[in-house]
Amino acid sequence: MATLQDIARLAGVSTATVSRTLSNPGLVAEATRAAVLAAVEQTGYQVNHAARNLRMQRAGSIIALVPNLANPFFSQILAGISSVLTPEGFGLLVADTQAGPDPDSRLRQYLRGGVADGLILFDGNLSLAALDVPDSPPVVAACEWLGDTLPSVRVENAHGAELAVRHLFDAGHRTIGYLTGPKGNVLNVTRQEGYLAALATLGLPSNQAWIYEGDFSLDSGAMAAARWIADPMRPGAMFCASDEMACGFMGAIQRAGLHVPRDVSVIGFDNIEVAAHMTPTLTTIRQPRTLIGERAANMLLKMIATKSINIETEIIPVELVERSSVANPAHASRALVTQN
Amino acid sequence: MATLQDIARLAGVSTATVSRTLSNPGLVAEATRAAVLAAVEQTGYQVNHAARNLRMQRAGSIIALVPNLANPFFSQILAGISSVLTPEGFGLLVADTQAGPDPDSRLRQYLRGGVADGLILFDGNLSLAALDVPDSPPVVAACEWLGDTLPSVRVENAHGAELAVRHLFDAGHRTIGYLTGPKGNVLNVTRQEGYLAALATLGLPSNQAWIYEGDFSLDSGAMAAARWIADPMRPGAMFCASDEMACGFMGAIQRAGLHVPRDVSVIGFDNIEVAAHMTPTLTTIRQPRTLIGERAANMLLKMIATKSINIETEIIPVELVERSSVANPAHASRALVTQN
DNA sequence: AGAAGCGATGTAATCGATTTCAACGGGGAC
DNA sequence: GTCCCCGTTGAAATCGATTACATCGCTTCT
Repeated sequence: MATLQDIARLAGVSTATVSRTLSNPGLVAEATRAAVLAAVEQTGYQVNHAARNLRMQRAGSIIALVPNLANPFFSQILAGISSVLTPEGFGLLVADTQAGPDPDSRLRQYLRGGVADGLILFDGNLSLAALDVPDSPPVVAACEWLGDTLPSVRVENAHGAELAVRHLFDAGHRTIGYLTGPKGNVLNVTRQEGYLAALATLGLPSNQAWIYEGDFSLDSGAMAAARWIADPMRPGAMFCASDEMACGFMGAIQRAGLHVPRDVSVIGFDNIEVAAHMTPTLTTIRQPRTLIGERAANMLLKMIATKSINIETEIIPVELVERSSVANPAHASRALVTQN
Repeated sequence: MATLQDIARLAGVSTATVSRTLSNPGLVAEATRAAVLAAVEQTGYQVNHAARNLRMQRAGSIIALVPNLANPFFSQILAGISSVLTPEGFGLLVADTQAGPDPDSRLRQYLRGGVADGLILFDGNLSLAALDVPDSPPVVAACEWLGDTLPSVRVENAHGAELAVRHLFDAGHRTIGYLTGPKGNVLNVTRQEGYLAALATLGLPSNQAWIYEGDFSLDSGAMAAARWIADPMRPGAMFCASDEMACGFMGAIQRAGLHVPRDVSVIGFDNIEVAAHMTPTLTTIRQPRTLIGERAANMLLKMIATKSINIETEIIPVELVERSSVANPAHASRALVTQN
């Protein structure tokens, strides 16, 4: 491995000049710069990050803390983050908040340790108190958020819910249920508020019995389907707080011999990749995941560069993706009759 | 941020002693050790990784190079890697081979740069030549592999294919097709060999026309379905080289008004999470993804620790997961009759 | 008694890049 | 002609942890 010293010797200049050529080329004369760059080219020199980071008092990486690394939802977001970080010379460290025993203390450890120059937090369940660490690097919340003391990147959650409910309404539905995320989760709370607000503006009844509990997972969607089937007062359409739950819900409904959208219309949230390939294809609210990652990374880099903490909230638009899991209930009944 | 010096001063010893207490406690006397640890406790000291890495001539992280970070298949594997690396003080860097313009040169850059102490490669399409870099850190191939000059962790791909074909055979199928992965991909080649071998041992005909081209993606599965439908000589069962393709295939089949497994039995490979929630639920070959990640990480750590390159290949068993996308073709026809 | 051995600890060099400060040479202003 | 300034460059300090080597007491062996 060639070092700065080697380049300096080869180019007949001092290490200071080499360093300047690489990081602040405006300061060195044209001819010298050429000589240095030639030496760099010849040796295939690459900076030693450990040395640079030590000298510059930084860690050279940022951490993404996700609630569950095994959840495919995050992979695309990570790709977005990575694409912004890499050109800036930062590495992306990923860690799982659920992996260890005590998420809060692990978070605190990351903040204190100088392990990273910044942190992107995807888990809204951590305690705000854990963030209160002296000299902690900047933190950006993404997707989920904690209070309003942290800069964050999120999507139009309530608006997405309203889009979903209005779409079901436009299709002719008047009884619309909601399949929730984990109790207390900010995304879930906000989407549920959007759901209730939309019902209100549309003059539709809301009914506590139409709210089914879930936790965003496939399995919880399937379990909710069983409760839906057993419910004599069940709504004719379900807005699910995540696509995974919507998929689980539809799967279980159909395994029970019922049909989507004939017997129940379903709409999800996220637009995960399989949504377009389910039977029926899933109507949903699209979240631009790569964009979320990019924005969060950019926001964090800006905070690192300026050493300032401006608590801004970036809201990313969502949109309805119409597919075939929603139908007019009247038509559906007719179809039911002909089919039998 | 407290440094080693601070601890040394506080405990009334030298930095050498503090360092030893932390990394090799056996070398220091009981009493001194206690004093040092008390000082560490009091200040909340954490090592500066940049300094340690510089001194120890290592990067402190390993890179996972995946062909496509946005592919959910990898998230669980990354979780497995991460769980092994974190306790050992290594960070996990993730990078996407497809993100930039020239994957090979990016790979070479990672190897040369001292950016990482090791590399886990999930992309079998890179050229072996790109790996030939002086002083490159150890590399482990996982899932896919390149030639046999690299240690690797993989699953029983051919055996998985045989399990799949035999299962279809046992269900009564005699015409069994194969939906391929990308041409030239090692996983695809191996699974196809397993498929052909199984046909041969079962005394079944093989037919070039029954081999449909795909590339592991959902969309390619859907496109293959269109070709299958248009094919007068189509096989009665399809073994798909990936679950994503199987999902895409089933979805498109059913959107065309046909039914799985009534009109065609389908079996996938991977056991991705949604497989159990598709309509119908997807019979498939399970790959233990977390385990793959853990094994690859352990193998790499061993190589880093011993500085040796022993070219071992670890093969991880797969198993058939029976669900409901496979049916006896005779029964299926009967069901068809009753249903209409 | 003297040498040798051993456990515990300190001194100081070292990793490689960045950056402050000083120095140098030449051009323009007075 | 002298002075000053500016562009360019180099010498050397610095970041924080690790570790080879030296040192110092003591015990133990001959």
